[in-house]
This record gives sequence, structure tokens and C-alpha cells, in this order.
Amino acid sequence: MGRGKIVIRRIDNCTSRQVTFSKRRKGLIKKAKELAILCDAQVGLVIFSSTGKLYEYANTSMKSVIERYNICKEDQQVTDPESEVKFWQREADILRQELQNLQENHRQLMGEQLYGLSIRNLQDLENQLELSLQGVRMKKEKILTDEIQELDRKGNIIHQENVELYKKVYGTTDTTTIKHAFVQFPYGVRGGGEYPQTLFQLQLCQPEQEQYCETSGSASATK
Amino acid sequence: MGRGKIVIRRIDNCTSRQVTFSKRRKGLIKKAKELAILCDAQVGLVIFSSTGKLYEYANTSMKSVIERYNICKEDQQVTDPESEVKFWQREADILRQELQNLQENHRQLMGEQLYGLSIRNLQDLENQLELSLQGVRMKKEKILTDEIQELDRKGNIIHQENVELYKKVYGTTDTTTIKHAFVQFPYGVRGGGEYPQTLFQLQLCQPEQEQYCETSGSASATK
DNA sequence: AACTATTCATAAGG
DNA sequence: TCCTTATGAATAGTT
Repeated sequence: MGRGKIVIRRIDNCTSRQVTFSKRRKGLIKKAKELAILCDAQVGLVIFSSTGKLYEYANTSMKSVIERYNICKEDQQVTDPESEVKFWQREADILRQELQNLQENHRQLMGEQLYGLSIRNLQDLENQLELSLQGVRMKKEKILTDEIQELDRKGNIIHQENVELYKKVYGTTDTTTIKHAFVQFPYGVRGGGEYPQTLFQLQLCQPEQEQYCETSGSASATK
Repeated sequence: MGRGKIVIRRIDNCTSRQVTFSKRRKGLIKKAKELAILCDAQVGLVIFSSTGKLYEYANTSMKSVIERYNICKEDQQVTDPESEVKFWQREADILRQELQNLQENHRQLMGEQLYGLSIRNLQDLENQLELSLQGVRMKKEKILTDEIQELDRKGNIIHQENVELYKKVYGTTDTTTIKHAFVQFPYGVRGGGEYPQTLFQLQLCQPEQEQYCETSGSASATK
């Protein structure tokens, strides 16, 4: 909805991210209001900017929304003292720190957020990326090669079967006749039989479905 | 955004109110997601339909959003330590999960752990790595180019100074003599003066530190 | 649940 | 941040 389509992914540029945040926050709150009014719903919306600033909207009061939410989620309440809380807080802090480090690293591997990297850092990154590419390409080729080999193998087996069947049917092993029969054989393997390794460019098997790794937020309805 | 303009007021008709609720709720949650992703924000959205049904969205976890909200609101709520433990446990779980996902991703970007990736996955990875490389190389070249320009500029200034100094010392502007003097000038600029832009391969100045635009996702919810 | 005419939100650019 | 404008998205009303 603008001068062009955009992909929904983190906006790398800091300024335009803030601009977009401002616009979309406004839009989101407007829509939340409209939903509440039009549909007589109770809505609570909390937004923390990436800089940690809080924005909120609630048609009633945030307190009441949260309370009602907690009541709906009422399947909790049991445990012991504060030391455990502290433990888990520390645990979370550590994890968060690790996550942040990894995230920065990750973004750099994605070619983003390269601010403040020295030439040396960039060179290291470049070398790493080239190594990665090499690895990926090798892996890819291996898969393709394996697949071709497998198809080749299957083709040979089918061809053997053909020969056997032909023998049974015609009681002969005359090569040219067999070859003729083979060409007409309706098993999906087409072309002459002389260079079986070149026959199998067609995809006989489905490329397997990739698993989606859905990890984004949760939108759920309960009760 | 529809077949006609509508006034924002409670929809009287029960059926169309529910239909609209369904549509707009979906839209609102979508927009909330987009905001969170695009702008690296933490978003929590709670909606109760007029019939009391709960719908929610949070890019992290509703608990963490509410917790952070409460902290922001200064009113240190009297949360019983039991549920607090659960909260932090869940927080740690979420972080651990995120960390794992990111780690796997990271390893793949490093060209490792490519088991089980389909050709399609590998192709995507390869494309991403190529994009990353491109970005890194562009950044690197920009730094080098900038540095060369800067050195070039400084060199010219020094050269000008030399000319002025030479004038003062020898009272002449004879070019060949000046050039001779320039070569002997002990300011770290070596070589002939004819192509100053080729002179400055040595690092005279540190690449300046660029500002970090720190935006990492989760804020520590510790007090 | 689909469709589609319309209005709305907003990306890009000052 | 606000203004403007072109464009893609959301959705009101209808089937």
C-alpha cells in the first residue's frame, strides 16, 4: 500500500524503520479502535518500539484487559520462593545475551548491518561467505549426482527386466530386436538404450516438500 | 475500504457485526505482525469479542509483553512468585528455542550442517550467500574508496603546503625544482608528485567508527 | 466463503 | 514530523 510492494522483513535502514514504525503504529492503533467500536469488542494493544518506548491502546483500560486476559488464562498458580525466580531471570538474561550476539552475527552473514566493521572484519566475512557458498554448492551437486546415479541404477534394472521379458516373449537374445522392443516399452524410460546414463533427465520422483519452520508469533483463540 | 464508506460506530446487525469482527480481527493481527517484523518491535494484542471469546497475538509471548508493560508502568504489581517462576521459565524456553533456530540457521550460513536440506533449500541458501557476499564486497570497496579519497585530499593539501614553503625558501615557482624538493619532503608522502591519487596506499588514518543503530529485539525485562 | 468495487493505508520522496 | 501522491491492501457489500 504505497509506492511499491514491500517484503515483510526487518527494515535494515534505521531511519526508515523508525518512520515506518511511526506510520504503522498509528495505523494499527486506528484499526484497533475501529474494531473495538464497530464490533463492540474489548481490545488491548501494547507496542514497544525497538528503542524500548512503550505505546499502548485500550478501549477500556489496559488494566482491565490484562486482568480479563489473566482470568481467561487461569490455569496457573503453583510454585515456590523468589530464589527460583532469580534463577530463571538470570537464565533468561544469559540466553538473551547469546541471542543478541548471534543475531548480530547472523545479520552480518546476511550481508546486513555492516556498519562499523573494519576492512579486516569484512574480509573475514567475505572469506567465510565464500567458504559457505562452496560448501552449499558441493552439497547441492552431491545431491544431484546421487539422484542421477539412483535414476541411472533404476534405469538399468528396468532395462535388464526388459531384456528378460523379451527373452521370455520372443525366446531370442538378438540385440537389435531387443533394442527395438525396448524403445517401445511403456515404462516411462524413453530413448535408445545405448547410453543409459543419458536417459534420465526427467524427474521421476517428486522433490520432497520442504518443511516449514514456522516460528513466528502466536495468534490463537481460546475457550 | 469496501463497497462503500462506513461510519465507525457499533454495527447493529449481529451477523454482519460478527462477520466484520472476523475480517477486521484477522487484518489487525496481520498488521500487528507486520509491525513487529518490519520495525523490530515487541507487540502484544488482546481482543475479546462481544461474545467474550479471547483472541490474542504477541510476537514474543503475551506474558513477556504484559510483564514489560507492567515494569514500564512502574506499578510493580504484586505478582506472586509462583507464577513469576513460570513466567521466567517460559521466557527461558522461548529464548532457548529462538536460539536454537538461529543457531541452525547460522550453521547453514556458515556452510555447515547441510544435512536434510533439499535442493530448493540449498539453492535459496546459495542465493542468500551470494547476496551477502555482494553486500560485504560493496561495503568493503566503499571503505577503501573513501579512504583513498581522504588520503588523496590530504596529499593535495600537503603538496600545496610544499609549494608555498618552497616559494618562501627559494623564492621561485620553477616546477622541476619544486618537484625535487617535494620528493625530499619528510611528511610521509612518498613517491613523485605527478599522480597523487596513486600515492596513498598506506593507511594514514583509522577508518572512522560508524554509529551503531542498536535495535535488538527483546528488552531485558529485569528491573 | 468468494468475489470485487471501493476506500484506505502507506512507501517513497520532499 | 508532516505533506503529497501513486499504489497495493483491506474490506463492505453482495452472491
